[in-house]
Amino acid sequence: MIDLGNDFSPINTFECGQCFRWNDMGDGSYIGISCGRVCLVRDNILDCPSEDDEFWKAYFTFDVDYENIKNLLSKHDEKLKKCIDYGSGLRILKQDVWETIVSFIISANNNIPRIKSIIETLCREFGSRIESRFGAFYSFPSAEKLSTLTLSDLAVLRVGYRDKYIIDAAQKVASKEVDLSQISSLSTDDAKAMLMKIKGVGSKVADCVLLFSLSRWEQFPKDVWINRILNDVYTVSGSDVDEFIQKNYGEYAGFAQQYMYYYYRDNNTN
DNA sequence: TTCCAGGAGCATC
DNA sequence: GATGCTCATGGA
Repeated sequence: MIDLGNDFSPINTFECGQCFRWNDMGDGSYIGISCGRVCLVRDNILDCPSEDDEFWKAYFTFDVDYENIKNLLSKHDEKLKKCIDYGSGLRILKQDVWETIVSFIISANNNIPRIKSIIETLCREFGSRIESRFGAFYSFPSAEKLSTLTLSDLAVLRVGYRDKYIIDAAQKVASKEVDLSQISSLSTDDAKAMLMKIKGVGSKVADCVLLFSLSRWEQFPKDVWINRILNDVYTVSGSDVDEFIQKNYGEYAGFAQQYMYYYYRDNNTN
């Protein structure tokens, strides 16, 4: 059992589009799985086997001073303050790198319900069965496992043209051409370049991996929503965008991005 | 039927 | 480096 504290919101954390394997049990509590570990989050209490305490504390980024970040970001930006108030209690998770790579390859030109559905099928078909006191679940399949599969094996996922990207990612990670055991020690630029050696990983997907699994908080993934927000709400576009982000949000741009994305996805940009 | 979804690869300039 | 086209799938 872990107390996640007052500045934590399960719905804002799990429904903001950064993760795909947390499911609402119907009463606002969530069950999730990561790295073969299952836990239940009800209100601010995380229920897990005691030996997993340290794992989940790292996963939920307990060491981050959210109050400070929220104050810094909202100080000079009233529009962003509104987003931060709406998404208060949102935490940017530190997820498994491999799982995040594959999840965001699948996310390309796709919608969140279908992304979740495809990932669940991927785990059920190719992951390992895990028995927990909350029931049976399936782990996310390893790169080694997926590297042995063919395109026809993946047909069951109905993942479309992204099937070949999943295979490419699995083969490059399993062969250590993309060495995930080293990636956290690389500079952000070098890590991004390594991730983009994988087919299906472009700039946006790489930024998501850097932000959601490697705690590179200056990253600001730009998807169709964010581009729309920057254009409609902040009237910046094209080559001005990167300078705007760096100047206004700096080392915490990723948090600003998440608060914006979450708010305007739920409330239109008007 | 057409449009859209947390984009990326590729050709072309 | 920018631009335009195409890529599976399924829900609205």
